[in-house]
Amino acid sequence: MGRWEPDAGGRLARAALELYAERGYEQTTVAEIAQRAGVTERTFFRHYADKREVLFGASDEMYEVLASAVGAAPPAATPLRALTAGLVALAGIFAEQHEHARQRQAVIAANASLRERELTKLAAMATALADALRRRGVADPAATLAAEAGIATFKVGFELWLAGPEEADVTQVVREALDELGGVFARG
Amino acid sequence: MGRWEPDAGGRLARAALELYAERGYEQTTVAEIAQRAGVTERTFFRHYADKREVLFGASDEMYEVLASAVGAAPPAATPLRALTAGLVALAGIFAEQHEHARQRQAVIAANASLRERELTKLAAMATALADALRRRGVADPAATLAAEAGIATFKVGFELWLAGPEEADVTQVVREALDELGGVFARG
DNA sequence: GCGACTGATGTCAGTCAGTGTCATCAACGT
DNA sequence: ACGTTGATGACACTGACTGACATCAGTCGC
Repeated sequence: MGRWEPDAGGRLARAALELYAERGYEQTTVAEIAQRAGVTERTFFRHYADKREVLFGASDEMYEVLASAVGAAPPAATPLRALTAGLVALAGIFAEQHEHARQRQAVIAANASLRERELTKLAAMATALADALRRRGVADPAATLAAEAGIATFKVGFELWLAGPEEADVTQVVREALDELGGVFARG
Repeated sequence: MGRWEPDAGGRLARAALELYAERGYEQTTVAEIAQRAGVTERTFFRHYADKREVLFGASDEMYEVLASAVGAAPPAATPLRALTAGLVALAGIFAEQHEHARQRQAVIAANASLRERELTKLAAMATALADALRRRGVADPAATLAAEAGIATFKVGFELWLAGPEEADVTQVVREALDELGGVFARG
């Protein structure tokens, strides 16, 4: 057994989400989060670069899921199909987590600087997606454009899913959003 | 004559860009910006909400140009054409400002929190664009999707323009980026 | 003219996010 | 035993940002 309770990072993340939801992001101090997690303020900053980052710990996993799904698409698949496979896999992470995702998103939506950080994470995902497409041989600027548009579409689809019933299939909602965007460009 | 030198906001904006370019965003304190502009630190925060915002003062004008150009497109124009008109008008703001835009973009690119703020501004532009499309009768989610994809495309086009020669036509580069994205979806 | 009012600024004290540095001490390997 | 490692605590410090109140040129009504 260690000298301290294990999983300080996890405890901090849970404490932060709770407090942000209870009293709001700005009304919560890092000292309070640390106290609820049973560590000092200094330890908070050893686990998370700043007060916002504590809500986005799972991002790295998401980049990997996205990139590997794009890479795993059949070699003959078109860029659009590979992109779709990636976004569907990404959406899969959230399946069965409708309620948790909704609470987290509500916290983020309630604060400008958290929304700002979320945009940064989405932009990083677009970069990861563009890289994965280039690895498949898609040239620029098509790769970058497709990635940016794809992530934007994911965002829209994800929000639709959150706003809808719990039974809805995230992956299906994302597929439909991509089809819809295809329609805008196909019909001119 | 007033009690103080006029245009404190403009002086602060110029001082900030200079200092951020000279020594970097993080190495510049608000007190230094205020001093160069001949005001106190408190006055800086009366003109700009935070240390980042001082670089983005022109954003409101951009939302208006974008929205009114979309609204001014012929009633019979397709959503894609109206969207294109809006983005081309937006790009027009930067014409003849290649060098200034490049310096500003270099400052932003050099710092994570400035990039973060820029993403927020782009997201606000996507919202303004989606609103303008809806006012033309474009339904959701197509309006939101087209707006998100359109702004993402603008971003890509704008960066291509900045990276290219000064003589290049911003509006033309943006048109080409939109065509390219159309190709991705048309060819599937 | 003159007093009330306005608006931009200065002054000052305070909170809190984030960082650098050194000390502590269980666990682990040798 | 003994040195090393790694996560944490303790503590001082900088700088972004806020709230409250004071100041005073210009303006307006009379």
